[in-house]
Amino acid sequence: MVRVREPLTRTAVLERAIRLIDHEGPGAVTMRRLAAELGVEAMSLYHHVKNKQDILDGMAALLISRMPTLTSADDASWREILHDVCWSYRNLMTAHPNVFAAQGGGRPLISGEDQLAAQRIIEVLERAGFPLEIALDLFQVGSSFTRGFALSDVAYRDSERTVPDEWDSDRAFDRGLTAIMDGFARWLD
Amino acid sequence: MVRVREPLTRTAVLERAIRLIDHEGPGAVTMRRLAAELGVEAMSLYHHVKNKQDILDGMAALLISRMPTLTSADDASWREILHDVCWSYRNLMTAHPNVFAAQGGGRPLISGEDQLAAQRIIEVLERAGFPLEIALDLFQVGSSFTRGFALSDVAYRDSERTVPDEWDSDRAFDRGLTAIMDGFARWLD
DNA sequence: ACCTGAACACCGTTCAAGT
DNA sequence: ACCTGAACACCGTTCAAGT
Repeated sequence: MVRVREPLTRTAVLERAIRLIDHEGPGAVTMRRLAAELGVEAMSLYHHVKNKQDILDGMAALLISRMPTLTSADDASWREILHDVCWSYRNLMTAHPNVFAAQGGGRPLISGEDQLAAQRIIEVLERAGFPLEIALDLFQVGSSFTRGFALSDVAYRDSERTVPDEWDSDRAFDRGLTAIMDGFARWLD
Repeated sequence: MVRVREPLTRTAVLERAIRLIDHEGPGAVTMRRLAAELGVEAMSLYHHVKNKQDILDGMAALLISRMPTLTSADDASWREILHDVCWSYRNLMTAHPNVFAAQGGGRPLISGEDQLAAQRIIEVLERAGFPLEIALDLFQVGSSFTRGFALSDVAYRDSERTVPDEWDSDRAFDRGLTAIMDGFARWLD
């Protein structure tokens, strides 16, 4: 008997789940449907994944773990770096809105894989002259703002609600980010 | 035959749902369980509520509609007003984390009941001297920041992840809000 | 080790029927 | 008008059995 297909892996399950939720929405991600998509029975998934919640959390974790950690130039300022990271994160969330909405925005930003990335950003801020306490606040503020903004953004896009003509999310996001950095700059030595 | 209990109302259903999700978590809010809680059969709920999603959305909408719109003094500055509104919203979200997590942070902030409140804040900002475009951006930034911050906050609280000692969410939130207001102040005439 | 069939204890929702 | 019983088409998950 030849093995007719590669054995499943956790990553393969999560990748398929992401593709499914992206294309068909949260309702399509059921154990049975996802398994069928992988050419397997529902119960097989439990060998690679703890349960359904694990899939929901795992999708976002996988995407975040694949985000390039430092796209900025080597000699980039803290402002450039923070700007780039927040925009990367925003773009990721708007590219996969259902993935991030699926866990209710409820997952800690720093968890496991991305903890290292967080640490690196905080170090950048400290090296730039921010006291540790302020650097932590700025990190927390920046990430919460970015996440909250992306979530609201998608919610408006999906709702039938008409929005003022002057409304422009990209512009508002950039102004918000700039305002935050301007505001925190006063803590620099 | 005496009527033994008041007929149900949409509000009563939503209030009970809020109490249920607050005390027993999202898993407890099923049509059958909620109905039992109200001394009724599951199918009766459909006379007062469109479906389950309607309940999920309705809980948050009800809480928001009951938020006092202007707690600030009459002669309060735009900074005081924005500060108070954002803190009220933050406090509401942390008081009912499951309600707001249940809809994935995915509901537009301005919808129906709260649209008036939003309009009032934007007017405050315009009267203070912000051009309309900037006032809209500031509103969007402030509300997204507040929502995102509360969501992250609850996520950390619920996770077992240990967080740096210097981490203080209330302090960070207030600094973030101050930074945003400082940053936007440059657009004043 | 990895996959499966059958089963369990649930879901949300529809519909025709009751009062 | 409001409530219900029975039913439909699903769920996530466990478990013992297969290879």
